[in-house]
Amino acid sequence: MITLTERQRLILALIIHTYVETAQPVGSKALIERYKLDTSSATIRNEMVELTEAGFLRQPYTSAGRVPTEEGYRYFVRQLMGQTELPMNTRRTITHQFYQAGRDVNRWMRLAASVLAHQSQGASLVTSPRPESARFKHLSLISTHGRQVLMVMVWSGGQVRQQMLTLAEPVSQEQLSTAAGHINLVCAGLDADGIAALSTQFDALEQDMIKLIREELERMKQFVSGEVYRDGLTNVLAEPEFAESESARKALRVLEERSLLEDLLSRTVLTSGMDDVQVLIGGEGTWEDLRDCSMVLGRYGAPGLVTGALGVLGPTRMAYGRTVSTVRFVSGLLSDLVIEMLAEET
Amino acid sequence: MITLTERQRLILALIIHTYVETAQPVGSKALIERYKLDTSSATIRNEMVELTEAGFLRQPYTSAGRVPTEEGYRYFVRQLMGQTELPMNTRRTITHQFYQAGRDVNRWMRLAASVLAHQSQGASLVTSPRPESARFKHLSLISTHGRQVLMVMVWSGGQVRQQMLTLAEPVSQEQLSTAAGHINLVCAGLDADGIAALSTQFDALEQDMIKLIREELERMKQFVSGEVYRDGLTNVLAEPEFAESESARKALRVLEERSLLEDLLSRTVLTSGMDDVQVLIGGEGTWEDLRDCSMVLGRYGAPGLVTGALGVLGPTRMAYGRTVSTVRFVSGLLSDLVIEMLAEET
DNA sequence: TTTTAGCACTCTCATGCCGAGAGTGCTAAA
DNA sequence: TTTAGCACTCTCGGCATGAGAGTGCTAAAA
Repeated sequence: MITLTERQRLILALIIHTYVETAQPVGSKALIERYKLDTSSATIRNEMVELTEAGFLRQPYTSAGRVPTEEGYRYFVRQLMGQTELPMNTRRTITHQFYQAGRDVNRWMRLAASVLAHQSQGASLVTSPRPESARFKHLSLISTHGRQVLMVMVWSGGQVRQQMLTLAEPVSQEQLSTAAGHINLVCAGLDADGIAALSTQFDALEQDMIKLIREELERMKQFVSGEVYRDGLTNVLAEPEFAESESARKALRVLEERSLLEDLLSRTVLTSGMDDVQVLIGGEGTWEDLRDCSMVLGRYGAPGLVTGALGVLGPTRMAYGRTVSTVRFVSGLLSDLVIEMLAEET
Repeated sequence: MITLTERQRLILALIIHTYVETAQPVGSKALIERYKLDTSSATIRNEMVELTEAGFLRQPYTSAGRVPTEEGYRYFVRQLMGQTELPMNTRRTITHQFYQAGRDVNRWMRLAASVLAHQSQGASLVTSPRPESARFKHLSLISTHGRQVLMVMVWSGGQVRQQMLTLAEPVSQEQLSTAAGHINLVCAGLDADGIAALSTQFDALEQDMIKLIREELERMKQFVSGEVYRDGLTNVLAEPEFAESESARKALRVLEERSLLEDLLSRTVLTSGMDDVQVLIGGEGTWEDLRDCSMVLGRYGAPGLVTGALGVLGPTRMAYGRTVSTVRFVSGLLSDLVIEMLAEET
């Protein structure tokens, strides 16, 4: 790792700051004028040469201004950016909105996506909380018509899943309620293995339910099980680097196509801790479609119980400080809400 | 209304057909070559002049080929297009997919959005079915912790809504079940007014529930109450007319922003019958942001019970025949599914 | 040794010009 | 009514040109 002088670090930071705002290559003269530096442009130029040799800057063409490279952004994010926080009143407003949404997980997700998109001026995504070790909580069986039964399952993470099923023969609501009561009594708080261990205790009717419950459990184990909430997709179209839609299209497709998204999230977010926010710059050599994009990804939830992922997609030329602090703040907030909800339900 | 000769109608149709494929202004010579017409280019030119005067064609600039105007597309859609159907095997494949999705309304919506986007190569949207006259069906009350209660409501359209509430004082699961049982007995099959008329029959605890049930009813009355499912947003970015992202951005924002969408749907879809598909060309003078776009909108569901809307957004230069038949087919399919589901539940 | 002033050089971008090509409208003949 | 012929118009790509911004280098100053 090349070590930079203090002044070089400052210049790199200023160039990135300027470039993020203007989207134009930054020249030496423009830089001293903009920040009232008391060195000459020639000095800046000399430093720029070194930063270019170090791989942090590049020139779009000979004798144009400098543009940060991906490596430059990485250095910035790791070493220069520092920890910022959203302004107090912004934080308060957001928090307020969440608490006003009540206990509607659905609405939390939408709100989170909206806040992320709005604050970061990028495209956002939020996955609904997924139980890491789903435990069964409650079952309701509602007879609808003849052999049709509506099954409503409640899981420890607060998820409610419903399913229709057709029984072999008609069963009264009475019988259904008894069966549900029995299952609730025996299975409450158990996970997949626990339920499997008990399978002998049930009669034929109940076995049907148990089978469905276990199927549902399987389904919830997959990563992007629930919905993926998105917002602000059109924000990235506003960025000048996406003016010719081809690269924008590639990037947005990643968010749109489930399989791509799943790959992305499972390879990055899942391997990280709860409190650190990951910054993927320019696809990190792995995702060709994200060449001109960066993503800021985070995780939220209660570790070991329920977790979800959230993140922002924007151009490489992104206000990383603001975006990282937004993602961190929202993920913290969602974690608090989810944990609070879990605590109430224990 | 100007009446066109048969040959003029043919030429208009061919020009539209060609332009939809190539996205290039269509010249007289190119036209006879492409379709092996046995008239000379001069004749075609004469007809083109008339079509231009009638307002159905225009020239991007003097002595370029012709391009259909919005009026031209409208004439085409109304008078020339005719009714086409999707090929049999496509229909079968789609139907099969839907029936394989079981009774999961959520999955239907996602699938519908995906099919629409894929078949029409445009951006699609589908709103979940909304009860036109919501009738209460079933209530489950599940005690979670102390005064926290999870309320699960089932409505006549098959919608399941859950909500957390905090009671003034702790209540046992026993009591909750009794209350739910009572409410279920009395309110089953009633709509908002019916429930309101009964309000004296309930005790204090039950009153709380009733209040929430009625609030939920209110919420469901709003148009886009549930989720809006989208797909294929990146498809429209692939069209050449949206190469410079500004107009694409405007168009996609309409789909992204709830309020705009709501306006659009309530002004058009709601006023139409169940089986006809509406075609909005170039914003119809009302939606400035949709200047270069067309939308094909439809409605599905059981009239008077539950209905939803669905549609496709694409460039004005869109394959209307294919898109209209896709929208019509999917809306019919969803209607069948929804009606089937309702029948089972009666 | 570091910084700065000066200067020649390079490259983009906007502009204007030019010719090829596609397509038209018009006229007169079939 | 249709068609052949022809002059005309307009776009588009290529090319040259000049202004402007910014660089790298060198030599002097601090």
